[in-house]
Amino acid sequence: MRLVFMGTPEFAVPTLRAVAHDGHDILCVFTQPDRPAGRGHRLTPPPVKAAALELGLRVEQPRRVSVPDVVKAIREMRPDAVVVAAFGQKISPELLSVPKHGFLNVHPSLLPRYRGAAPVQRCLMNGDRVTGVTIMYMDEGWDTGDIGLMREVDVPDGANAAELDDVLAQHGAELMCEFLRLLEMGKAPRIPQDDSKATYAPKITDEDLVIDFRRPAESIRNQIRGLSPSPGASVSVGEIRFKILRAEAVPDWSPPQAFEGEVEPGMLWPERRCGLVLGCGPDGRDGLVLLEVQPAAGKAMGGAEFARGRRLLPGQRVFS
RNA sequence: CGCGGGGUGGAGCAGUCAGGUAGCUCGUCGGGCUCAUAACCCGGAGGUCGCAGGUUCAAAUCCUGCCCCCGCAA
Repeated sequence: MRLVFMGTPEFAVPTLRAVAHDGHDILCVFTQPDRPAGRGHRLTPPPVKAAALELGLRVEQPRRVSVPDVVKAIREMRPDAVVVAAFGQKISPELLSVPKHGFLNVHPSLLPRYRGAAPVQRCLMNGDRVTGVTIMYMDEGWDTGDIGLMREVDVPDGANAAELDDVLAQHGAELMCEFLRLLEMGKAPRIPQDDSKATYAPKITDEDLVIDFRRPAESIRNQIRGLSPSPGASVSVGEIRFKILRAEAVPDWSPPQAFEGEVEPGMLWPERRCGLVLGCGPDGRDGLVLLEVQPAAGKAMGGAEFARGRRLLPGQRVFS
């Protein structure tokens, strides 16, 4: 098929590669402009641009695709469909009507659940065991279009947001290719979403990064892995701020009996056996072992190493 | 020229301001204790202090230049 591709981050790359590999004619790849990013604010191209250039495809980076000039240009390409994966721009109704088969979007959730910007993170933060990817006919709403294909995916045990994003990107790529084949055969399904079952996954804000140590360890663990590795939930102990990258609840944990003083939520306990435990729950006696942390100035390391080097005392308070 | 932190035995850190003996927790190796141990006791090995210059009687420490790593922000 004659296709136009739109996408920006890492999540979109597998779909671009898969569609190209399937022999479709990719007329042009649209992606966000290079932006100042990273340390030193150097101009950085989005991942999709790098992949597209590697595939020898034409790349365009307009600030907005819905302006008349760009719409006209796309119309003249006469695409059968536009494949969209995490593009990050709104598509005007006029542009949506250009391709015969419309705009086809890969969304990393089982729609109508988790419409919005951060479905992968939210699903992990909520502790879901099953998620998936959806191929959707885009309309003017936010992830509200008719569903083409959907695939359930088990959430890998212990996966963080980046890892799950990766897994879903692969499934999304396969599903998009499958859908394009169905489309060519005229057998593509199209089912409206049940809006009454819709849930939303708003983008992550600073408030989402605050850990309430009074919550159960399992719930905090889900929060941490949904936010890991980026932006990451950080806490401070003394002058030191560090991210918690990976943690697991330890059901049979209790604070050392030798400790004199009141046990509260948010206390850190260096443990010989498992490294470093954060006391959570209403009484601070629910154990969350910090498997991997990263101090603000350093590399990621085990909780035990951190505790060793920083000379943590049993029962030291941390703050979110 | 966005803001900031850091590079010290295998790991994580202290020491740098006020230059003068290479320190701590852990690991590792050997020995001991023990029914036993990831516990405890004793002993050992292991470091050009990121690199290159400079100042000095003397530099991990002060000065200059360079390399590498990371957090924020975007």
